[in-house]
Order: sequence, then structure tokens, then C-alpha cells
Amino acid sequence: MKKDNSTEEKIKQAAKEVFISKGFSGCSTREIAKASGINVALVNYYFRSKSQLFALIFNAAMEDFTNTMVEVFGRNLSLPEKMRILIDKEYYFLSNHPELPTFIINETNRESGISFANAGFFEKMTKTGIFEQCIEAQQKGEMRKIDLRNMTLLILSNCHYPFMSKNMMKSMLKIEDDQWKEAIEFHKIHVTELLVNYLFPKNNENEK
Amino acid sequence: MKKDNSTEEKIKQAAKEVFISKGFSGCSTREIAKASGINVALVNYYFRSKSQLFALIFNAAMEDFTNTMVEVFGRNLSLPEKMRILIDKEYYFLSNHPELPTFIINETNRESGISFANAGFFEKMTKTGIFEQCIEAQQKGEMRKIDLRNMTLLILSNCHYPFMSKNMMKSMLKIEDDQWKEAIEFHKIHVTELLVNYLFPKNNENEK
DNA sequence: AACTATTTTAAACAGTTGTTTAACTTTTTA
DNA sequence: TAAAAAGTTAAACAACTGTTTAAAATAGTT
Repeated sequence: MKKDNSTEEKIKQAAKEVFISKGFSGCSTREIAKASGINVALVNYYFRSKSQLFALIFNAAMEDFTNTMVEVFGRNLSLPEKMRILIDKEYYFLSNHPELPTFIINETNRESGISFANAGFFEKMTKTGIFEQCIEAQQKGEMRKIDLRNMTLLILSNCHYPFMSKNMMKSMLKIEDDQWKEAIEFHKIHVTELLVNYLFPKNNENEK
Repeated sequence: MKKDNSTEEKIKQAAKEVFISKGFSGCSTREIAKASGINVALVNYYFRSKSQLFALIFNAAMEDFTNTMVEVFGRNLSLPEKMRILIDKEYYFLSNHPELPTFIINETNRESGISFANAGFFEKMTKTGIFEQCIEAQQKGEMRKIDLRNMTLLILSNCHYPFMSKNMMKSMLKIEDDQWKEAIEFHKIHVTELLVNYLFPKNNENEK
């Protein structure tokens, strides 16, 4: 059938890069075509429309985005251990994909945005058993009584925002790239202690 | 000279709304014109170009954005008090301007973005004396030894991200608007305790 | 080899983009 | 009130947008 899939793949590859760094409305079909070294018409030949190509890229990105969380929460470990490993892995992942959180948030906010398959995140999370594990730990008094939505938000805030705000922080604090990188290293340590201490307080003051 | 400034002001007003909710490349001059009920040509008549109008809006937004922090840090209060009041005020401000952090971060990331006057944030922060106050508190052992860049990032992460991620979280956690609002109320309390406890630890374990 | 199906191309499409023009109305000035 | 200035308008501009077309090139099949 197909000669080979290199053209289709080349487009996907370039589209991923361009879409994620510039957003859906921040780039054109021709820009993607040029980035992949192919003719403009081929984008629609293989993917029917800019929107459909975008939906493909977005869903894959969403999958990558939530992967770490689902994977780590699914392990057979104590909650504090999961937390430490998760933060470590998130910081490592985001060091290599710093534009991803901004991309997801932007496209989720865009009106007339895609229907948003969501990659079944909630179901996957439930399947890991993390919710039961948390509730059990809370009943045993090992974990602070906190709604799990808030727990999730605390984790994501402290992992995603530092990377999202890189350029803003550099400008606001008048620092350069290497200083930012240094700060992020320390930040990971702070965030880990911050969250672990808060969610799993020492026994001397277990209440409130 | 001018008949009155209502036209100029109408454009600014509409531009602010449209730019902040859709971003620079997410909207057109004609959209702003339509939103302010004026002729397209008047946008360039009053502001020379889309870019120049944008720069105006952006700088004002940046000012609003950093206002609370500078104002609260400039008060004559203890550090934990400042922290509690700041978080409270940020959550209140962002409830009314939830799109602002995403807007600032996006436009700071956009390549060929504006030169970014930055509204002299760093200088204003220095002038409040917050840095000296922190260093003094750290020497006294009242505050955790943490780089002030990391402290700033911790605060902003936990204030901005919850509002930025609203739609994403609603979709990921399968919740509706009222449930999100409820969660945010609790979140503010968590964030306050989280940060105050971490930055100003109880006397029994001042080290580390 | 000829025939069919797939892939690639340049060109065109209709609509939108930021911006400018030149004519007009209204306001201010003298 | 007449002249100058400021404000407003519809129309045009060239460049760009997503998408389609129809012809050309290539591959696979018999």
C-alpha cells in the first residue's frame, strides 16, 4: 500500500514540535510543511485538516503529560516514597519537555478547542489504587486529611509552574539561563520536602 | 485638541479584554475593533499598530500582576503575616482575573515577543525591603534558609497555577464549576499552611 | 510491458490578516 | 464664519490563511 510511512511520520514529527512550541493558533499549515520539508497539500492529504492533525498531536501530548503520574502511583510503594519519586521524575521529564504544561493548559483554555479526549486520565488514576491508598493512610493518621483533588493540584503546581514560568522569572528576577538552572535544582529539593512534610506530618503533631 | 478620549479608551478597554483572553496571535485587529464598536482603521490611527497597542496592554497587565506582591511586602509586618496576607490577596485578585498569569507567561514565552519593559518589578521588590527582612529572619533562625528566588517561585507556583489550570483540572478530574470553586477555597487554606509551615518552621526543629 | 493505485506537486480558491489611503465629517481655532 | 485640525469612514493593498484541484511523478501489480 504505502510506499513507506516516512512522509506521514515526518509531518507528525514537525507538527508536534511546532504545535507544542507555538500553539494551534500561533502557527500555520505552511509552517509545519516547511518544517517537515514537504509540500503544503500533503498535510491535508494525510490528515484531512489542520485541526485533525492537531487533535492527534494534542492527545499524544496529553498522554505523555500524565504518564509519569499514573506510572509512579501504580507502583508498590509507600505514599511518601511515591511522592519523592514522582517529583523527581516530573522534574526530569519537564527538563526535557518544558513547554508541555503551558501547551496543555493553553489548548485546554482555547475556546472552540478540541473536544478533548482526555486520555482517560481519571480512570487511569483510579486504577492505580492511589486514592484508596491515600484514604487508608488518612484513616491511619499517616497522612494529612486533604481532598485528593487538592493534593493533585499541589503536586502539579509545584512541578509544572517552575518550568512554565521560566522566561517570566528570568525577566522578573533578572537572571540568566545558568542561574535559572541552578535555582531549579534547589527548587526540586524544596518542593519535595515541602510536600512530603505537609502531606505526611511527623507524629508529634498529627492533628490539623 | 481631542474631541474626547472616549474612542481611544474604548479601544484600550476592548483590546485589554480580547488580548488577555486570547493572546496576541489569537486575535485580530478587526476583532478588537468590533469589540469596541469602532472602525478598524482607528486602531492604527490611535496606536500606530497592533503590536504597539499590545505592548501598552501588556505592560499595564504586568503592573497589575505584580502589584499585590509589591504592596504587601512593603507593609510593616512580620514575615509570616505578610505571607498570609499576600496569599489571601493573590487568591482574591486572581478570582477576578484568572486569565492573567497564563497571559503573562504566554506572551513572555512568545518568540519575537515584546522587549518587555518588565515594569521594574525587581527594583520595586528590592525597595520594599523584603529581601533584607528575609535575610535578617534567616540569620535569627526564624526563617528557613532558602534562596529568595526559590521562595518567590514557591509563592507564585501555588497562587497562579491553580487558576491557570482550571479548565485542565476540571477536565482531568471530571468536576464542574461549582466543585472547582469549592476546591479552590480549601486550596487557599492548604497553600497558606503549607508555605508558612515550610518557610517559618516551629522552633523544635529549626535546622535543616 | 501496460495498467492501476498511491504519492507528490504547483497552482488556484476564497477568506482573513495588518495596515494604508483618500475622501468625509466633526470639532477646534482664529 | 471661514480655515485648520482632529476624528471617522469605506475601500483598497499585498501578504497570508486553510483547503482543494488537477495534473504529474512514482510505486505496485499483472
